[in-house]
Amino acid sequence: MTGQVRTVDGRVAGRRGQATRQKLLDCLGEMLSSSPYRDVKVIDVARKAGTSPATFYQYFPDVEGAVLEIAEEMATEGAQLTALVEGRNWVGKAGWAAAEELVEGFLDFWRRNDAILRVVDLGAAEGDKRFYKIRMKILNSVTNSLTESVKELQAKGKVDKDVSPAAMAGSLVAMLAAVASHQKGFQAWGVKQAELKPNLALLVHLGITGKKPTK
Amino acid sequence: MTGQVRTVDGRVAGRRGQATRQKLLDCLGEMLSSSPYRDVKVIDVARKAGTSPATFYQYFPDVEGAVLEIAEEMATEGAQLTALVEGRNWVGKAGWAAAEELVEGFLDFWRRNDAILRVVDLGAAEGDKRFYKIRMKILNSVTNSLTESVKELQAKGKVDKDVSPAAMAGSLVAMLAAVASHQKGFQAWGVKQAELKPNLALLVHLGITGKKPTK
DNA sequence: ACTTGTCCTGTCATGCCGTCAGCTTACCGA
DNA sequence: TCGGTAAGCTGACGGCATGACAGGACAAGT
Repeated sequence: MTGQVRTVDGRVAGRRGQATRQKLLDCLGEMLSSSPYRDVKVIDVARKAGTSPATFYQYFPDVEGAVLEIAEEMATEGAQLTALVEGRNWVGKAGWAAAEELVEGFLDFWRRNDAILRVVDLGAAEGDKRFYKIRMKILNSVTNSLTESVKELQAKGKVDKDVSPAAMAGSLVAMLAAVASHQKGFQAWGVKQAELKPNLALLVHLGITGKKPTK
Repeated sequence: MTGQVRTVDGRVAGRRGQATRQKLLDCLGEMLSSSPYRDVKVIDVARKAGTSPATFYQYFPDVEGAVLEIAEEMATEGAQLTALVEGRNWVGKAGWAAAEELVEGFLDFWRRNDAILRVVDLGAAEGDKRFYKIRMKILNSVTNSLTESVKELQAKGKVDKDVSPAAMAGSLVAMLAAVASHQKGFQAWGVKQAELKPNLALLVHLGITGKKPTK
């Protein structure tokens, strides 16, 4: 798909090179989960990977470039999130189940990738198009599916005409992403996971169908 | 309240010192809105303020320390957001107006302070308690007020018993904050501000009262 | 063993960080 | 008016990360 992996100076990377490259990415990923992005230094990543800073610069232009790589990989994996919405029935009990599973799956994905997602979020918020694109790639799949769902319900007259499907879907997805990235915050606050999820599901259901769920 | 302003080495700052200090804070604030947090260097801030790096370190332990200062100030100002919720009536047309004004005020505050809020968000997400506390301070005022509103409605039997007021309020506020910090993103996406706000207001209304608004 | 192309590292110039000693400036009491 | 004292500022320095390069190590094929 991506063709050959290349070094910064244009050579094609062989088996050994790719292994080193991957190791650097892995170590960077670990470092991001244990220390603030701002404080991640090339020299630390290199040391952790048992190599030298110069090697790092052979494969990546800078730390940001490497982060983008990791993020891209995650985004590809994250496209599966569509499955949480596509082909779902939002009426009756099935609707409530759909909402619950969407929340569950989304929070889980976020928890698994929180370190990278944080950095992506910051980059996107700061206006960096590359990060923004990646964020889109992840959220788009879910948002587009949700948008479609709302449109369908609207066509059937089950949702008010003055609801903008895209804005509604986008807001709900943004909410899920926000809550997901502050999960620990909610906990420390006294809101338990167990209460949080049903509430999010309720909001999702209300937003999409405009009605209270039948459980 | 905070007593005297002190330099890092313990001296009390006089009029001139405080002016310099403030100038450094102002310049830092500007730089944060024009370039990524990661790239803000002490030397640039100092140059911009017409002083030397050493002076910066006289007033702040590091860049983060100075950012915390700015954020603290903003948080104090942000406590006014409570006014958007407190003493509001969530029934009938008044309820819709309350939701609209909450959304409006919230987005506006976020837009005015987006550069700092981005950094605060990142710090909080990375687990830094000092940033987390500041974020709380801003969101808490709104969240607590909203929580109370939900509790009241619940007491009157107008909201389902199985809704957790805190979780609901927290989720809604998180949504508002998330959408606010990606306002530009929504725009670039094809969702206009004009559609976004009513939808957010609708979600807020639905979440708090459990019912569609009467406009 | 020799060649070829990949892979890694020692080294170096550059630039920012964070600290200190010491100079300048403002204020105040005699 | 004149020191004295504390506040305010900066030049300079060791230390470290960055990013570039050239050359050595290594694997694979001949």
